[in-house]
Amino acid sequence: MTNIYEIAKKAEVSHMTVSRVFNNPDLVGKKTREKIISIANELGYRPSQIARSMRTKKTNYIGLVLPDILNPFFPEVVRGVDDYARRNKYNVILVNTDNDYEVQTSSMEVFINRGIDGVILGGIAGGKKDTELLNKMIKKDIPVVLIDRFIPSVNSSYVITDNVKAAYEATQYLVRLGHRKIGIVSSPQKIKIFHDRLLGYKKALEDNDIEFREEYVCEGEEVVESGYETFKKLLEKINGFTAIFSMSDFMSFGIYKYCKEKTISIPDDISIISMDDIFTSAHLNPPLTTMAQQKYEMGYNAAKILIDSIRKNKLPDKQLVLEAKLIERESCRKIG
Amino acid sequence: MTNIYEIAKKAEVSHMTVSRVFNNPDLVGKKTREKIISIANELGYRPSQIARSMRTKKTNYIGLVLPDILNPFFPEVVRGVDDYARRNKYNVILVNTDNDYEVQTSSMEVFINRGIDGVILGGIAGGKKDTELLNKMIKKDIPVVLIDRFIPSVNSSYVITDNVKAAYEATQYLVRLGHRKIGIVSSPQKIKIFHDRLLGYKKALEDNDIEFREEYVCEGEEVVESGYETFKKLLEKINGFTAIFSMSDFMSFGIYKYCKEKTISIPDDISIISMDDIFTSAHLNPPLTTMAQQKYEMGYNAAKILIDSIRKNKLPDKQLVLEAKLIERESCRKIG
DNA sequence: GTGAAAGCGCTAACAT
DNA sequence: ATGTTAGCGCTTTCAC
Repeated sequence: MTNIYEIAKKAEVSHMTVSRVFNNPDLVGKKTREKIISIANELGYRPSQIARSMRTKKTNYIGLVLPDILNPFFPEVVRGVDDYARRNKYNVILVNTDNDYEVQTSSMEVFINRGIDGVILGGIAGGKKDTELLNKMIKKDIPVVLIDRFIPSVNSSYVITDNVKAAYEATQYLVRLGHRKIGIVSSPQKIKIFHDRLLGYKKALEDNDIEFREEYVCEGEEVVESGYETFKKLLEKINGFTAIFSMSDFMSFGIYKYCKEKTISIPDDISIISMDDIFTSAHLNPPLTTMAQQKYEMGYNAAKILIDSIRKNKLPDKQLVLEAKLIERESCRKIG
Repeated sequence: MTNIYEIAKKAEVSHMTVSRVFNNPDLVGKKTREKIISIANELGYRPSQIARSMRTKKTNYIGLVLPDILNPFFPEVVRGVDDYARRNKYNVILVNTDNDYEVQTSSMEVFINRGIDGVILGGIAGGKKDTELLNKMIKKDIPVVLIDRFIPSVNSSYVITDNVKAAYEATQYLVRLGHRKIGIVSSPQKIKIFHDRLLGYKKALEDNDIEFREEYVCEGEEVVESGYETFKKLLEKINGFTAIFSMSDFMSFGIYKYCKEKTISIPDDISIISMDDIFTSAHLNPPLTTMAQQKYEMGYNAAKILIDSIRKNKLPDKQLVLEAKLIERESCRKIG
């Protein structure tokens, strides 16, 4: 590997002049500069980012920790993060935790050892350990931006969707279509954003003088199989729902599966609305009506906030709330 | 940031003894070792991976370059790569090229500057520029393992599916169901693996004494919209296909969309088989019959081959061919 | 506009 | 079992 000394020798200047050509070209005379550039090209010189990091304490790496890359929600987020990062000369270190808390924690350790400049953290659940981890990162002055989820008790930066509003609008939509008996296939309520979705649902019922009933809510995990099971349980408990608000498209896939098995027709027998608008929701039969989250923007803006804060050398504090948008397809029908 | 000198001072040993504790603990006396570890913990010491890389010329980073992270084929690959890498103390730098050749090339430059240990490269198309890029990497002694696709003229390491065989089996399956007029919705034939799929199809026809007809093949890009368009073109050209072999599930989604619009019933009017078995193919209506590729294994093994070769300090040369497996669902029916 | 010296934190190589 | 020396390739600082 050729280095600045080798070039310096050939160009008969000091290595510092070579260094300047690549960092502050204006400080070097035109002639010298051109000579050095020409020699550098000739020798195929490439500055060592490692040596640079060693001195500057900046690596131009950011970490991206995701709970489940198989959920089509996240690839779009990845795309947004990667696009912004690459255009700004940062690279993304991806870690998929598969919802394993151990992996999440140890990744942070690794990131610190690697001198990473900042972290985008998705899928934080909000338990005691999560809170501790987040506080620890803040205390160590490592910039963290949360995406998709956040922890109310920790004053961190995040990019999320307005979940209360999205759930409110989804429920309003169903009510407008004449539905009053609306079941909920819920993701874990201990996670704040899913709790917010329940809040939005409740508020919509209230505004329409419909009584909220605890037994209309059934809770599961945010995976396809659990959508199936949770929906099944809900139907076994209560009869005669005309509509369901599912908290994520991923779970709705399970609902569709169950309906197919039991020849329950969507939307003739039951209307379904959910949230996310992940890829292929449009390709279900019938195409799924859902509150689309701005996934690409979520990733893109998280990267922007993070990198801006790194450049300013201070912890990020921006909290961005994106709007969800109703995508009306064919899984809901008017009744009554 | 505390370093080995600080610890050495406190422990009244040389910095080398501290270094040894973290690299060759056996070479250090038990008592000294324990003392050093205790002080290190107390001070919250973490070895700087950057300084380490500076000396050893190893970063423990591998690059993963993918053409389209939105295609659900790739998240599974990512998961495989990430799992193997993490367990072996490597981290993955992800780049999504969106099929932009410029991004692919410049990523390699960045990787080289960053002193990355090796690269897993997906979605290489096989054109002149791709060939040059690959040869350049090999010449620079940077280990590269290709996944999903390969270039026959370059003697590189890769992990792919046996595409000839998979297409052969898919076609055989259709023939066994009584189909003889089988159309092809093809991905770009200039890419070797898709050409191989055509070869498999042809071979199956030949073995069953069915004449191959050029006009039964229609070519598009590997995205949903193109699946729609290509299928449409194919039907406009030729009438009366009883079955279609689609070269990827992604394109099949487009076929389903077209069929829905034109109320063509799958499998009553036409049978569809394809390749990949991406997530949600099982959730289409009817569930898609397809040749499942071993996506996780592809990623996992590519990472294994790459990291093995890095550790042995030689370029990877292993070429692994995985089998596809028929997943019989409901998009094909028996006729005649 | 250019250069000399020092040092980032670590490990390889060679001592003892 | 432990220590000494040198140096990885770069940038910061200060000097001219």
